[in-house]
Amino acid sequence: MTEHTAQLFAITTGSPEPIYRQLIEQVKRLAAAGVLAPGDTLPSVRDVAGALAVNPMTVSKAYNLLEMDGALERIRGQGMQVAQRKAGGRREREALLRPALERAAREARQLELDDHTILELFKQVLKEAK
Amino acid sequence: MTEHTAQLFAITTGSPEPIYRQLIEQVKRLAAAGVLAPGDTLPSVRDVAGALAVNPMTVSKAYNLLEMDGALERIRGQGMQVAQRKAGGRREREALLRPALERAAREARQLELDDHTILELFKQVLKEAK
Amino acid sequence: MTEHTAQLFAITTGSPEPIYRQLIEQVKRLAAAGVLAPGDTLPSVRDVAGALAVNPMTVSKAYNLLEMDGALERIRGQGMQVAQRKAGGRREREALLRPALERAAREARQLELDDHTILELFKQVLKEAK
Amino acid sequence: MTEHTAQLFAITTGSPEPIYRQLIEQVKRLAAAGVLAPGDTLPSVRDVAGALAVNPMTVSKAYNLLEMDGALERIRGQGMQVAQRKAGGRREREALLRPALERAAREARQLELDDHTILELFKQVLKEAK
DNA sequence: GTGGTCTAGACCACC
DNA sequence: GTGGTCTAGACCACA
Repeated sequence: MTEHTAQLFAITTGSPEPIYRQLIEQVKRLAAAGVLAPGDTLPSVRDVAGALAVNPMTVSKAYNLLEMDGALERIRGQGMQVAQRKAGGRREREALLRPALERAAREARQLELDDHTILELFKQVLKEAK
Repeated sequence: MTEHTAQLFAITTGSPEPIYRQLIEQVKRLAAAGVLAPGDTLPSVRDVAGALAVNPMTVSKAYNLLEMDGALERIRGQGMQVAQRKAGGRREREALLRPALERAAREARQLELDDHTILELFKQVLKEAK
Repeated sequence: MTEHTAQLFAITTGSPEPIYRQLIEQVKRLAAAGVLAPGDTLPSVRDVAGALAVNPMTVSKAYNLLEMDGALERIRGQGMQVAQRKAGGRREREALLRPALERAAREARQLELDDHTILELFKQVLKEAK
Repeated sequence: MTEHTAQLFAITTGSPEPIYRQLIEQVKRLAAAGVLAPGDTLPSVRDVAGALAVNPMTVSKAYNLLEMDGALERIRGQGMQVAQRKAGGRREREALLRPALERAAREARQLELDDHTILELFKQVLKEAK
Protein backbone atom coordinates (compact mmCIF):
# COMPACT_ATOMS: atom_id res chain seq x y z
CA MET A 1 0.00 0.00 0.00
CA THR A 2 2.82 2.32 0.79
CA GLU A 3 4.11 1.94 -2.70
CA HIS A 4 0.69 2.67 -4.09
CA THR A 5 0.48 5.75 -1.92
CA ALA A 6 3.72 7.09 -3.22
CA GLN A 7 2.29 6.86 -6.71
CA LEU A 8 -1.05 8.31 -5.79
CA PHE A 9 0.12 11.48 -4.09
CA ALA A 10 2.97 13.78 -4.90
CA ILE A 11 3.88 16.90 -3.02
CA THR A 12 6.34 19.70 -3.56
CA THR A 13 7.89 20.70 -0.25
CA GLY A 14 9.49 23.80 -1.69
CA SER A 15 6.22 25.22 -2.94
CA PRO A 16 4.55 28.12 -1.18
CA GLU A 17 1.34 26.09 -1.27
CA PRO A 18 0.92 24.28 2.03
CA ILE A 19 1.25 20.54 1.98
CA TYR A 20 -2.19 19.81 3.40
CA ARG A 21 -3.72 21.89 0.65
CA GLN A 22 -1.75 20.12 -2.05
CA LEU A 23 -3.11 16.86 -0.70
CA ILE A 24 -6.67 18.11 -0.56
CA GLU A 25 -6.71 19.30 -4.12
CA GLN A 26 -5.15 16.15 -5.41
CA VAL A 27 -7.75 13.99 -3.73
CA LYS A 28 -10.50 16.16 -5.16
CA ARG A 29 -9.15 15.94 -8.65
CA LEU A 30 -8.50 12.24 -8.47
CA ALA A 31 -12.01 11.69 -7.14
CA ALA A 32 -13.53 13.86 -9.83
CA ALA A 33 -11.56 12.02 -12.49
CA GLY A 34 -12.71 8.67 -11.17
CA VAL A 35 -9.23 7.45 -10.33
CA LEU A 36 -10.53 7.34 -6.80
CA ALA A 37 -13.94 5.72 -7.11
CA PRO A 38 -16.72 6.06 -4.54
CA GLY A 39 -16.16 3.46 -1.85
CA ASP A 40 -12.42 3.22 -2.39
CA THR A 41 -10.41 3.21 0.83
CA LEU A 42 -7.67 5.77 1.11
CA PRO A 43 -4.24 4.87 2.44
CA SER A 44 -3.93 5.49 6.16
CA VAL A 45 -2.63 8.73 7.57
CA ARG A 46 0.40 6.86 8.81
CA ASP A 47 1.15 5.34 5.40
CA VAL A 48 0.83 8.60 3.53
CA ALA A 49 2.89 10.44 6.11
CA GLY A 50 5.58 7.79 5.93
CA ALA A 51 5.67 7.65 2.15
CA LEU A 52 5.81 11.41 1.72
CA ALA A 53 7.99 12.01 4.76
CA VAL A 54 5.68 14.59 6.21
CA ASN A 55 4.14 15.04 9.62
CA PRO A 56 1.13 12.72 10.19
CA MET A 57 -0.79 15.69 11.54
CA THR A 58 -0.47 17.32 8.16
CA VAL A 59 -2.08 14.37 6.41
CA SER A 60 -4.69 14.11 9.11
CA LYS A 61 -5.58 17.77 8.62
CA ALA A 62 -6.08 17.20 4.91
CA TYR A 63 -8.32 14.17 5.52
CA ASN A 64 -10.33 16.05 8.11
CA LEU A 65 -10.96 18.97 5.82
CA LEU A 66 -11.90 16.59 3.01
CA GLU A 67 -14.37 14.91 5.33
CA MET A 68 -15.88 18.27 6.29
CA ASP A 69 -16.09 19.03 2.61
CA GLY A 70 -18.02 15.83 2.01
CA ALA A 71 -15.44 14.38 -0.34
CA LEU A 72 -14.43 11.64 2.08
CA GLU A 73 -16.26 9.63 4.69
CA ARG A 74 -14.75 8.28 7.84
CA ILE A 75 -15.54 4.60 8.35
CA ARG A 76 -14.97 3.65 11.98
CA GLY A 77 -11.97 1.49 12.34
CA GLN A 78 -11.42 1.27 8.62
CA GLY A 79 -10.03 4.65 7.72
CA MET A 80 -11.36 7.02 5.09
CA GLN A 81 -13.41 6.17 2.03
CA VAL A 82 -14.25 8.18 -1.02
CA ALA A 83 -17.80 9.46 -0.48
CA GLN A 84 -20.62 7.80 -2.36
CA ARG A 85 -22.47 10.88 -3.35
CA LYS A 86 -19.71 12.31 -5.49
CA ALA A 87 -20.37 11.66 -9.14
CA GLY A 88 -17.80 13.93 -10.76
CA GLY A 89 -19.38 14.84 -14.08
CA ARG A 90 -17.63 16.80 -16.78
CA ARG A 91 -19.21 19.99 -15.47
CA GLU A 92 -17.68 19.50 -12.08
CA ARG A 93 -14.29 18.66 -13.46
CA GLU A 94 -14.33 21.76 -15.60
CA ALA A 95 -15.28 23.82 -12.58
CA LEU A 96 -12.27 22.44 -10.72
CA LEU A 97 -10.00 23.40 -13.57
CA ARG A 98 -11.36 26.89 -14.08
CA PRO A 99 -9.42 28.72 -11.34
CA ALA A 100 -6.08 27.65 -12.76
CA LEU A 101 -7.13 28.68 -16.26
CA GLU A 102 -8.40 32.01 -15.03
CA ARG A 103 -5.18 32.75 -13.31
CA ALA A 104 -3.23 31.91 -16.43
CA ALA A 105 -5.53 34.09 -18.51
CA ARG A 106 -5.18 37.02 -16.15
CA GLU A 107 -1.41 36.82 -16.23
CA ALA A 108 -1.38 36.42 -19.99
CA ARG A 109 -3.42 39.59 -20.34
CA GLN A 110 -1.03 41.57 -18.17
CA LEU A 111 1.82 40.28 -20.31
CA GLU A 112 -0.01 41.60 -23.35
CA LEU A 113 0.38 38.41 -25.30
CA ASP A 114 -2.07 37.77 -28.10
CA ASP A 115 -4.52 34.88 -27.96
CA HIS A 116 -2.82 32.91 -30.67
CA THR A 117 0.51 32.94 -28.89
CA ILE A 118 -1.10 32.04 -25.59
CA LEU A 119 -2.97 29.10 -27.03
CA GLU A 120 0.01 27.76 -28.92
CA LEU A 121 2.09 27.92 -25.78
CA PHE A 122 -0.61 26.15 -23.82
CA LYS A 123 -0.88 23.40 -26.42
CA GLN A 124 2.82 22.85 -26.16
CA VAL A 125 2.72 22.72 -22.37
CA LEU A 126 -0.18 20.29 -22.53
CA LYS A 127 1.76 18.02 -24.83
CA GLU A 128 4.76 18.04 -22.51
CA ALA A 129 2.51 17.11 -19.58
CA LYS A 130 1.02 14.15 -21.40
CA MET B 1 0.94 60.91 -9.67
CA THR B 2 -1.30 59.29 -7.13
CA GLU B 3 -3.91 58.70 -9.74
CA HIS B 4 -1.35 57.20 -12.05
CA THR B 5 -0.24 54.93 -9.26
CA ALA B 6 -3.75 53.75 -8.59
CA GLN B 7 -4.03 52.79 -12.22
CA LEU B 8 -0.68 51.10 -12.34
CA PHE B 9 -1.04 48.78 -9.37
CA ALA B 10 -3.99 46.91 -7.99
CA ILE B 11 -3.99 44.58 -5.04
CA THR B 12 -6.45 42.15 -3.52
CA THR B 13 -6.22 42.35 0.23
CA GLY B 14 -8.25 39.21 0.81
CA SER B 15 -5.98 37.00 -1.29
CA PRO B 16 -3.69 34.42 0.30
CA GLU B 17 -0.93 35.85 -1.85
CA PRO B 18 0.89 38.49 0.19
CA ILE B 19 0.58 42.08 -0.93
CA TYR B 20 4.29 42.58 -1.51
CA ARG B 21 4.30 39.56 -3.77
CA GLN B 22 1.32 40.77 -5.75
CA LEU B 23 3.20 44.00 -6.33
CA ILE B 24 6.35 42.21 -7.39
CA GLU B 25 4.62 40.10 -9.98
CA GLN B 26 2.69 43.02 -11.36
CA VAL B 27 5.83 45.06 -11.82
CA LYS B 28 7.51 42.15 -13.56
CA ARG B 29 4.64 41.63 -15.93
CA LEU B 30 4.22 45.33 -16.65
CA ALA B 31 7.93 45.60 -17.35
CA ALA B 32 7.87 42.56 -19.59
CA ALA B 33 4.86 43.90 -21.44
CA GLY B 34 6.57 47.23 -22.00
CA VAL B 35 4.02 49.24 -20.05
CA LEU B 36 6.90 50.06 -17.79
CA ALA B 37 9.79 50.88 -20.10
CA PRO B 38 13.45 50.68 -19.07
CA GLY B 39 14.40 53.94 -17.43
CA ASP B 40 10.89 54.74 -16.26
CA THR B 41 10.73 55.97 -12.71
CA LEU B 42 8.32 54.13 -10.48
CA PRO B 43 5.98 55.97 -8.17
CA SER B 44 7.54 56.48 -4.77
CA VAL B 45 7.08 54.05 -1.93
CA ARG B 46 5.00 56.61 -0.09
CA ASP B 47 2.79 57.33 -3.09
CA VAL B 48 2.04 53.70 -3.73
CA ALA B 49 1.46 53.03 -0.05
CA GLY B 50 -0.92 55.96 0.12
CA ALA B 51 -2.81 55.03 -3.01
CA LEU B 52 -3.23 51.40 -2.04
CA ALA B 53 -3.74 52.17 1.64
CA VAL B 54 -1.01 49.83 2.77
CA ASN B 55 2.02 50.32 4.95
CA PRO B 56 5.04 51.87 3.21
CA MET B 57 7.20 49.03 4.44
CA THR B 58 5.14 46.59 2.46
CA VAL B 59 5.76 48.51 -0.75
CA SER B 60 9.37 49.01 0.18
CA LYS B 61 9.80 45.28 0.60
CA ALA B 62 8.44 44.69 -2.88
CA TYR B 63 10.74 47.30 -4.43
CA ASN B 64 13.66 45.92 -2.51
CA LEU B 65 13.11 42.40 -3.75
CA LEU B 66 12.63 43.65 -7.28
CA GLU B 67 15.95 45.40 -7.04
CA MET B 68 17.65 42.19 -5.90
CA ASP B 69 15.98 40.45 -8.77
CA GLY B 70 17.48 42.94 -11.17
CA ALA B 71 14.13 44.18 -12.40
CA LEU B 72 14.54 47.59 -10.79
CA GLU B 73 17.45 49.85 -10.07
CA ARG B 74 17.69 52.18 -7.16
CA ILE B 75 18.84 55.68 -8.05
CA ARG B 76 20.09 57.20 -4.83
CA GLY B 77 17.75 59.85 -3.61
CA GLN B 78 15.67 59.67 -6.74
CA GLY B 79 13.63 56.55 -6.34
CA MET B 80 13.47 53.37 -8.34
CA GLN B 81 13.79 52.94 -12.09
CA VAL B 82 12.97 50.07 -14.37
CA ALA B 83 16.28 48.39 -15.09
CA GLN B 84 17.90 49.03 -18.43
CA ARG B 85 19.03 45.52 -19.10
CA LYS B 86 15.56 44.06 -19.38
CA ALA B 87 14.64 43.65 -23.01
CA GLY B 88 11.41 41.78 -22.38
CA GLY B 89 11.06 40.03 -25.70
CA ARG B 90 8.32 37.58 -26.52
CA ARG B 91 10.51 34.78 -25.23
CA GLU B 92 10.69 36.30 -21.80
CA ARG B 93 7.03 37.02 -21.62
CA GLU B 94 6.25 33.45 -22.55
CA ALA B 95 8.62 32.25 -19.86
CA LEU B 96 6.74 34.33 -17.32
CA LEU B 97 3.47 32.82 -18.39
CA ARG B 98 4.66 29.23 -18.44
CA PRO B 99 4.35 28.39 -14.74
CA ALA B 100 0.66 29.29 -14.69
CA LEU B 101 0.05 27.23 -17.82
CA GLU B 102 1.99 24.30 -16.44
CA ARG B 103 -0.04 24.33 -13.30
CA ALA B 104 -3.25 24.36 -15.28
CA ALA B 105 -2.01 21.52 -17.47
CA ARG B 106 -1.00 19.42 -14.47
CA GLU B 107 -4.38 19.87 -12.86
CA ALA B 108 -6.17 19.16 -16.12
CA ARG B 109 -4.28 15.90 -16.46
CA GLN B 110 -5.23 14.81 -12.96
CA LEU B 111 -8.84 15.60 -13.83
CA GLU B 112 -8.46 13.36 -16.86
CA LEU B 113 -10.02 15.86 -19.20
CA ASP B 114 -9.26 15.48 -22.88
CA ASP B 115 -7.24 18.13 -24.72
CA HIS B 116 -10.14 19.37 -26.76
CA THR B 117 -12.25 20.07 -23.67
CA ILE B 118 -9.38 21.77 -21.93
CA LEU B 119 -8.58 24.04 -24.84
CA GLU B 120 -12.21 24.99 -25.42
CA LEU B 121 -12.57 25.88 -21.77
CA PHE B 122 -9.42 27.95 -21.89
CA LYS B 123 -10.57 29.82 -24.98
CA GLN B 124 -13.77 30.69 -23.19
CA VAL B 125 -11.91 31.90 -20.10
CA LEU B 126 -9.60 33.96 -22.29
CA LYS B 127 -12.54 35.61 -23.97
CA GLU B 128 -14.07 36.49 -20.61
CA ALA B 129 -10.81 38.05 -19.49
CA LYS B 130 -10.55 40.23 -22.57
CA MET C 1 19.96 27.11 23.31
CA THR C 2 20.01 30.76 24.11
CA GLU C 3 23.52 30.48 25.35
CA HIS C 4 24.53 28.67 22.21
CA THR C 5 22.94 31.39 20.16
CA ALA C 6 24.81 34.10 21.96
CA GLN C 7 28.03 32.33 21.11
CA LEU C 8 27.10 31.75 17.52
CA PHE C 9 26.18 35.28 16.54
CA ALA C 10 27.58 38.60 17.57
CA ILE C 11 26.46 41.98 16.33
CA THR C 12 27.71 45.51 16.65
CA THR C 13 24.80 47.84 17.06
CA GLY C 14 26.83 50.99 16.47
CA SER C 15 28.11 49.85 13.08
CA PRO C 16 26.86 51.43 9.88
CA GLU C 17 26.34 47.92 8.57
CA PRO C 18 22.75 46.95 9.26
CA ILE C 19 22.14 44.22 11.79
CA TYR C 20 20.38 41.91 9.39
CA ARG C 21 23.35 42.13 7.05
CA GLN C 22 25.82 41.38 9.81
CA LEU C 23 23.83 38.27 10.57
CA ILE C 24 23.72 37.22 6.94
CA GLU C 25 27.43 37.45 6.45
CA GLN C 26 28.16 35.65 9.67
CA VAL C 27 25.95 32.75 8.73
CA LYS C 28 27.58 32.55 5.33
CA ARG C 29 31.05 32.50 6.77
CA LEU C 30 30.19 30.04 9.50
CA ALA C 31 28.59 27.77 6.92
CA ALA C 32 31.57 28.04 4.61
CA ALA C 33 33.94 27.33 7.47
CA GLY C 34 31.96 24.25 8.44
CA VAL C 35 31.07 25.54 11.89
CA LEU C 36 27.52 25.32 10.65
CA ALA C 37 27.29 21.99 8.85
CA PRO C 38 24.69 21.19 6.19
CA GLY C 39 21.56 19.95 7.91
CA ASP C 40 22.24 21.84 11.14
CA THR C 41 19.21 23.59 12.50
CA LEU C 42 19.68 27.25 13.26
CA PRO C 43 18.44 28.78 16.47
CA SER C 44 14.91 30.09 16.08
CA VAL C 45 14.17 33.66 15.11
CA ARG C 46 12.81 34.30 18.57
CA ASP C 47 15.84 32.85 20.33
CA VAL C 48 18.30 34.86 18.31
CA ALA C 49 16.23 37.98 18.71
CA GLY C 50 16.07 37.44 22.44
CA ALA C 51 19.76 36.70 22.83
CA LEU C 52 20.87 39.69 20.78
CA ALA C 53 18.12 41.95 22.09
CA VAL C 54 16.89 42.88 18.65
CA ASN C 55 13.50 42.73 17.04
CA PRO C 56 12.46 39.32 15.71
CA MET C 57 11.69 40.85 12.35
CA THR C 58 15.29 41.86 11.96
CA VAL C 59 16.44 38.29 12.44
CA SER C 60 13.64 37.03 10.27
CA LYS C 61 14.74 39.31 7.47
CA ALA C 62 18.24 37.90 7.65
CA TYR C 63 17.00 34.30 7.57
CA ASN C 64 14.68 35.13 4.74
CA LEU C 65 17.42 36.60 2.60
CA LEU C 66 19.68 33.68 3.39
CA GLU C 67 16.98 31.36 2.19
CA MET C 68 16.67 33.25 -1.09
CA ASP C 69 20.40 33.09 -1.41
CA GLY C 70 20.25 29.32 -1.08
CA ALA C 71 22.36 29.24 2.06
CA LEU C 72 19.49 28.15 4.27
CA GLU C 73 16.42 26.01 3.77
CA ARG C 74 13.18 26.52 5.54
CA ILE C 75 11.66 23.35 6.96
CA ARG C 76 8.00 24.09 7.46
CA GLY C 77 7.17 24.41 11.09
CA GLN C 78 10.64 23.32 12.12
CA GLY C 79 12.80 26.31 11.54
CA MET C 80 15.73 26.88 9.25
CA GLN C 81 18.48 24.46 8.29
CA VAL C 82 21.83 24.96 6.67
CA ALA C 83 21.32 23.98 3.04
CA GLN C 84 22.59 20.62 1.91
CA ARG C 85 24.00 21.70 -1.38
CA LYS C 86 26.68 23.91 0.10
CA ALA C 87 29.98 22.10 0.05
CA GLY C 88 32.05 25.08 1.16
CA GLY C 89 35.42 24.01 -0.18
CA ARG C 90 38.54 26.12 0.01
CA ARG C 91 37.62 27.69 -3.31
CA GLU C 92 34.37 29.02 -1.97
CA ARG C 93 35.90 30.33 1.18
CA GLU C 94 38.53 32.15 -0.80
CA ALA C 95 35.84 33.64 -2.99
CA LEU C 96 34.08 34.95 0.10
CA LEU C 97 37.26 36.55 1.31
CA ARG C 98 38.24 38.12 -1.98
CA PRO C 99 36.09 41.26 -1.86
CA ALA C 100 37.64 42.36 1.42
CA LEU C 101 41.12 41.74 0.09
CA GLU C 102 40.37 43.57 -3.13
CA ARG C 103 39.16 46.55 -1.25
CA ALA C 104 42.29 46.58 0.87
CA ALA C 105 44.45 46.24 -2.22
CA ARG C 106 42.69 49.07 -3.98
CA GLU C 107 43.13 51.37 -1.02
CA ALA C 108 46.74 50.36 -0.61
CA ARG C 109 47.41 51.25 -4.23
CA GLN C 110 45.88 54.68 -3.81
CA LEU C 111 48.08 55.19 -0.76
CA GLU C 112 51.06 54.28 -2.92
CA LEU C 113 52.48 51.91 -0.40
CA ASP C 114 54.90 49.30 -1.69
CA ASP C 115 53.99 45.62 -1.62
CA HIS C 116 56.46 44.76 1.09
CA THR C 117 55.06 47.34 3.48
CA ILE C 118 51.50 46.27 2.74
CA LEU C 119 52.19 42.62 3.34
CA GLU C 120 54.13 43.21 6.54
CA LEU C 121 51.29 45.32 7.87
CA PHE C 122 48.79 42.66 6.94
CA LYS C 123 50.83 39.96 8.65
CA GLN C 124 50.84 42.03 11.79
CA VAL C 125 47.10 42.61 11.64
CA LEU C 126 46.54 38.90 11.08
CA LYS C 127 48.61 38.05 14.12
CA GLU C 128 46.61 40.46 16.25
CA ALA C 129 43.39 38.89 15.06
CA LYS C 130 44.55 35.39 15.95
CA MET D 1 40.56 69.69 -15.93
CA THR D 2 37.45 67.67 -16.41
CA GLU D 3 39.43 64.93 -18.00
CA HIS D 4 41.90 65.02 -15.17
CA THR D 5 39.04 64.78 -12.72
CA ALA D 6 37.71 61.67 -14.32
CA GLN D 7 41.08 60.08 -13.82
CA LEU D 8 41.49 61.34 -10.29
CA PHE D 9 38.22 60.14 -8.81
CA ALA D 10 36.30 56.98 -9.43
CA ILE D 11 33.05 56.03 -7.80
CA THR D 12 30.90 52.95 -7.76
CA THR D 13 27.26 53.91 -7.87
CA GLY D 14 26.07 50.43 -7.08
CA SER D 15 28.06 50.20 -3.87
CA PRO D 16 26.34 50.46 -0.51
CA GLU D 17 28.99 52.99 0.46
CA PRO D 18 27.62 56.48 -0.11
CA ILE D 19 29.16 58.51 -2.89
CA TYR D 20 30.25 61.42 -0.73
CA ARG D 21 32.11 59.01 1.50
CA GLN D 22 33.85 57.35 -1.42
CA LEU D 23 35.03 60.77 -2.50
CA ILE D 24 36.22 61.73 0.97
CA GLU D 25 38.28 58.63 1.42
CA GLN D 26 39.81 58.90 -1.99
CA VAL D 27 40.91 62.45 -1.39
CA LYS D 28 42.41 61.45 1.93
CA ARG D 29 44.36 58.61 0.40
CA LEU D 30 45.52 60.63 -2.56
CA ALA D 31 46.64 63.41 -0.24
CA ALA D 32 48.42 60.98 2.05
CA ALA D 33 50.13 59.41 -0.93
CA GLY D 34 51.28 62.76 -2.21
CA VAL D 35 49.39 62.51 -5.46
CA LEU D 36 47.55 65.53 -4.23
CA ALA D 37 50.27 67.78 -2.85
CA PRO D 38 49.69 70.58 -0.34
CA GLY D 39 48.61 73.66 -2.20
CA ASP D 40 47.16 71.76 -5.15
CA THR D 41 43.81 73.03 -6.26
CA LEU D 42 41.03 70.51 -6.49
CA PRO D 43 38.69 70.40 -9.45
CA SER D 44 35.54 72.40 -8.88
CA VAL D 45 32.41 70.90 -7.48
CA ARG D 46 30.75 71.46 -10.82
CA ASP D 47 33.53 69.72 -12.75
CA VAL D 48 33.60 66.70 -10.51
CA ALA D 49 29.84 66.44 -10.48
CA GLY D 50 29.76 66.66 -14.25
CA ALA D 51 32.51 64.15 -14.82
CA LEU D 52 31.06 61.59 -12.42
CA ALA D 53 27.45 62.31 -13.29
CA VAL D 54 26.45 62.85 -9.70
CA ASN D 55 24.54 65.58 -7.95
CA PRO D 56 26.72 68.66 -7.26
CA MET D 57 25.43 68.71 -3.69
CA THR D 58 27.01 65.31 -3.15
CA VAL D 59 30.44 66.57 -4.18
CA SER D 60 29.93 69.71 -2.17
CA LYS D 61 29.14 67.66 0.90
CA ALA D 62 32.35 65.71 0.49
CA TYR D 63 34.41 68.86 0.12
CA ASN D 64 32.74 70.45 3.13
CA LEU D 65 33.45 67.47 5.32
CA LEU D 66 37.02 67.37 4.11
CA GLU D 67 37.36 71.02 5.01
CA MET D 68 35.98 70.38 8.48
CA ASP D 69 38.42 67.54 8.76
CA GLY D 70 41.28 69.85 7.93
CA ALA D 71 42.29 67.97 4.82
CA LEU D 72 41.21 70.76 2.49
CA GLU D 73 41.16 74.52 2.75
CA ARG D 74 38.68 76.77 1.06
CA ILE D 75 40.37 79.63 -0.79
CA ARG D 76 37.86 82.39 -1.45
CA GLY D 77 37.00 82.57 -5.08
CA GLN D 78 39.49 79.91 -6.01
CA GLY D 79 37.96 76.70 -4.83
CA MET D 80 39.49 74.14 -2.53
CA GLN D 81 43.15 73.46 -1.96
CA VAL D 82 44.90 70.59 -0.31
CA ALA D 83 45.80 71.80 3.18
CA GLN D 84 49.38 72.75 3.93
CA ARG D 85 49.70 71.05 7.25
CA LYS D 86 49.15 67.54 5.97
CA ALA D 87 52.47 65.76 5.57
CA GLY D 88 51.30 62.18 5.04
CA GLY D 89 54.18 60.07 6.37
CA ARG D 90 54.35 56.31 6.08
CA ARG D 91 52.84 55.97 9.53
CA GLU D 92 49.77 57.89 8.52
CA ARG D 93 49.35 56.00 5.30
CA GLU D 94 49.56 52.72 7.15
CA ALA D 95 46.96 53.94 9.62
CA LEU D 96 44.64 54.72 6.74
CA LEU D 97 45.07 51.25 5.35
CA ARG D 98 44.63 49.41 8.63
CA PRO D 99 40.81 49.34 8.79
CA ALA D 100 40.52 47.58 5.47
CA LEU D 101 43.16 45.05 6.49
CA GLU D 102 41.50 44.46 9.82
CA ARG D 103 38.21 43.78 8.19
CA ALA D 104 39.81 41.31 5.81
CA ALA D 105 41.59 39.62 8.70
CA ARG D 106 38.41 39.32 10.73
CA GLU D 107 36.56 37.75 7.84
CA ALA D 108 39.44 35.43 7.08
CA ARG D 109 39.41 34.19 10.67
CA GLN D 110 35.70 33.46 10.53
CA LEU D 111 36.28 31.54 7.33
CA GLU D 112 38.91 29.51 9.17
CA LEU D 113 41.48 29.90 6.46
CA ASP D 114 45.09 29.43 7.46
CA ASP D 115 47.56 32.30 7.29
CA HIS D 116 49.48 30.91 4.39
CA THR D 117 46.38 30.63 2.22
CA ILE D 118 45.26 34.11 3.19
CA LEU D 119 48.58 35.71 2.39
CA GLU D 120 48.95 33.91 -0.92
CA LEU D 121 45.50 35.04 -1.94
CA PHE D 122 46.28 38.59 -0.93
CA LYS D 123 49.52 38.58 -2.91
CA GLN D 124 47.59 37.48 -5.95
CA VAL D 125 44.99 40.17 -5.48
CA LEU D 126 47.69 42.77 -5.04
CA LYS D 127 49.33 41.71 -8.26
CA GLU D 128 46.04 41.98 -10.13
CA ALA D 129 45.52 45.48 -8.76
CA LYS D 130 48.96 46.64 -9.89
C1' DG E 1 6.52 25.16 18.57
C1' DT E 2 8.06 27.42 13.85
C1' DG E 3 8.40 31.48 10.36
C1' DG E 4 5.50 35.13 7.55
C1' DT E 5 3.03 39.25 7.09
C1' DC E 6 1.43 43.59 8.19
C1' DT E 7 0.84 47.89 10.81
C1' DA E 8 2.10 52.34 12.95
C1' DG E 9 5.44 55.15 13.77
C1' DA E 10 10.15 56.58 14.57
C1' DC E 11 14.75 57.89 12.99
C1' DC E 12 18.49 57.95 9.68
C1' DA E 13 21.21 58.54 5.36
C1' DC E 14 21.43 60.16 0.94
C1' DC E 15 20.65 63.43 -2.88
C1' DG F 1 12.34 64.76 -1.73
C1' DT F 2 13.96 59.55 -1.85
C1' DG F 3 14.50 54.62 0.24
C1' DG F 4 16.47 51.87 4.51
C1' DT F 5 16.31 50.21 9.03
C1' DC F 6 14.46 49.13 13.29
C1' DT F 7 10.98 48.62 16.97
C1' DA F 8 6.83 46.91 19.33
C1' DG F 9 3.22 44.36 18.89
C1' DA F 10 -0.51 41.93 16.55
C1' DC F 11 -2.37 38.10 13.91
C1' DC F 12 -2.02 34.16 10.81
C1' DA F 13 -0.57 29.70 8.73
C1' DC F 14 1.84 25.58 9.15
C1' DA F 15 3.57 21.28 11.45
